[in-house]
Amino acid sequence: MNMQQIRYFLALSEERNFRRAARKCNIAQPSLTNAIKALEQELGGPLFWRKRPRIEMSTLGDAVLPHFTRIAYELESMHATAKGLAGTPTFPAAERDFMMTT
Amino acid sequence: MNMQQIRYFLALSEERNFRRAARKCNIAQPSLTNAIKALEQELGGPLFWRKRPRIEMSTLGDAVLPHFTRIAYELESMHATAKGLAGTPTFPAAERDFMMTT
DNA sequence: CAATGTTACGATACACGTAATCATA
DNA sequence: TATGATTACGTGTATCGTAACATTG
Repeated sequence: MNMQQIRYFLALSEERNFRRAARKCNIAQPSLTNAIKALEQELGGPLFWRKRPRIEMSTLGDAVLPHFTRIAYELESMHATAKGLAGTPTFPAAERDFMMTT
Repeated sequence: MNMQQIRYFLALSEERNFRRAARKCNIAQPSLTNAIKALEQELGGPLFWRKRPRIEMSTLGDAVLPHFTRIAYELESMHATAKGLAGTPTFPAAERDFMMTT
């Protein structure tokens, strides 16, 4: 599983439409189909039911949604943290503590 | 970024040794080096300081560790959830709600 | 020199796009 | 028949392992 798949899943759960979700993620429609299919295979069941005109979440999809949401949040805040530290000299923790106590 | 990289990072932060961490992850040592290097590139700085005899966390490494820990936890509990639903007929949520209220 | 980390490099697998096909409202 | 999802397939990139090299205690 990769992080992109999580972004794709969340986009699809918001849009309920492969076309729009794919555009939102800046990928082609078939790529989204494949990514979601791989995710479903990994989790052992369908995440969405392909219905017209809108796609519906499956029970499994509903179950994993909050987990993916939290993971996405962690990733975002982590990147923000990393960005905040960019450029600063990141000494090893031990040395940093040493410097602070001196 | 992929989930493997997170597992690798956590293993390395526990072992503080590429050799042991790689064995723990069932990959070769050079693969771990490459994976960590890619992660460091993505986050914009070193996560570890390569010292003998033990590796030390950098400030950035310390900063992202709790995020990765929480992500790993989410993944684990999500897989447990998915496993619990495996085999059960996962109707679309709408239909399931319909069935429940009838 | 023994132990540990990094480069180099080739093979396999994966992600993505384009084009063609299928399904349904 | 128009819209939207899937399948087929080619291509570039990434991941991984083996082997050779570098470093340091």
